[in-house]
Amino acid sequence: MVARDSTETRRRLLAAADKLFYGEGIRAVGVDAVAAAAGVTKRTLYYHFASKDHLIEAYLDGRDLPTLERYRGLIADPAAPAAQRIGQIFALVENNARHPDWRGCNFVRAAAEFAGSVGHPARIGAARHKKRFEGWLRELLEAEGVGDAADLARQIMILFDGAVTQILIHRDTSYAKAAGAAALMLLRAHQTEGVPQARTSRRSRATRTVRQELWRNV
Amino acid sequence: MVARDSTETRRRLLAAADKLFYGEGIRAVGVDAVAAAAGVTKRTLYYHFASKDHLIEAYLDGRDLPTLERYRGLIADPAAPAAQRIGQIFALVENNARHPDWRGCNFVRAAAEFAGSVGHPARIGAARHKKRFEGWLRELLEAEGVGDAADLARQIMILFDGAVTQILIHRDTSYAKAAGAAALMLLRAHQTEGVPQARTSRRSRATRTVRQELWRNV
DNA sequence: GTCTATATGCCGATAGAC
DNA sequence: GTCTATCGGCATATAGAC
Repeated sequence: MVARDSTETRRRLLAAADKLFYGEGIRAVGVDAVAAAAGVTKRTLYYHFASKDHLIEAYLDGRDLPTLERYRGLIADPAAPAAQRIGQIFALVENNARHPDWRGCNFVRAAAEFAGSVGHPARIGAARHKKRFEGWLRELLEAEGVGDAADLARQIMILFDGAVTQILIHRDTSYAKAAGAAALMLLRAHQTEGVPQARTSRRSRATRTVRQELWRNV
Repeated sequence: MVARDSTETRRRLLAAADKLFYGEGIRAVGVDAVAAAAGVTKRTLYYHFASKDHLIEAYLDGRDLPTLERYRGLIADPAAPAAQRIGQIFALVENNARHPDWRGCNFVRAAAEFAGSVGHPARIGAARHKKRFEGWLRELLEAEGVGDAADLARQIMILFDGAVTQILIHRDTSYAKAAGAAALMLLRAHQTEGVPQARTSRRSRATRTVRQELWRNV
């Protein structure tokens, strides 16, 4: 009853921030530009977000689960083997990176921009997302009965962000293939060592956010 | 005859830029701060560098070879096997990252900050350095007679930047161990497939720059 | 070569009207 | 809830003296 189309305005502000922050960098974009892109004035932006840092926080938070869900939902067949799932993760990276507007991983870039600001919301948001992503990888591998699932998940996480970084730097998507091949070699090595267990599977949850450019993240 | 202590002033400006850009980010630091840290006025900075972009370019260029030489010079014994060399690369990453002022890789962070600016000197400098680093890895592996040296070098490069990124995000140096272990597993896999060749070795060149904080890069 | 002083504009953030 | 108008500060870059 208190808000007219307040949530809609806020949504538009977030969408504008998302587009501009990802496209040009967080520090490179002023609050003026975000407000203008959302079709409101700066004062309205500051009504919805207490500061630019709060806007940054909301921007990264809005990307966290949708990005995860994008990868969670990769495989329609819940019985697909781990090797296939891992392969498709890196195939998705490669496809995303082919989009002309792709600019790497917003979490990594945010953490890089604010590397010098301890406790900054951008660093907290980035760390939370990456931890979630690594945790999802670990669960996936555990469900497949891979031995040392935590170790392998961490190594795949490293390959993942490493590939994204190299692709961004060289604008060469073939790094995704190299990383995917490495991940499969590591998976094979771990599977030889590990003890096979009963397999379980999980269902993905639907994302709670509005339409997003799904190619965008990593 | 034309310059009094011009080269010294320029050196101080570069040293100040290096410290500030790495510590707080390139866009986060203004030319005022760089000039002040170097003990000169802005006008003097603009006498030595045509623009901030030129200063950024010189900053990254000044880190390129010294960083490479730091890794080149890792192993005193030229007869050390590849596994030992690879292991020490990631051990160096871990040690560097333990320094309280460590902030990840300046090339990756520069590329991340200017991901939206096509053709920016920061992106060019980052790409050149990473290509050189990957090339050095390839030469190192070729000299050891590793089969598919180019492929493995690329995978180790991915693990390298991936680990640095994760360490920066989580402030957890153990990612270097995970990456090092993965690199050794991949090396072993490649060595089983590859055909052993006669070994050659190379000597490192001395760096041409002044004293630098060697822990700083990656 | 380095200085003082300044041009010009955008930065994040706020006051107060409606 | 959104507006107009504005604050003080800092951004990159430059003019001209010495």
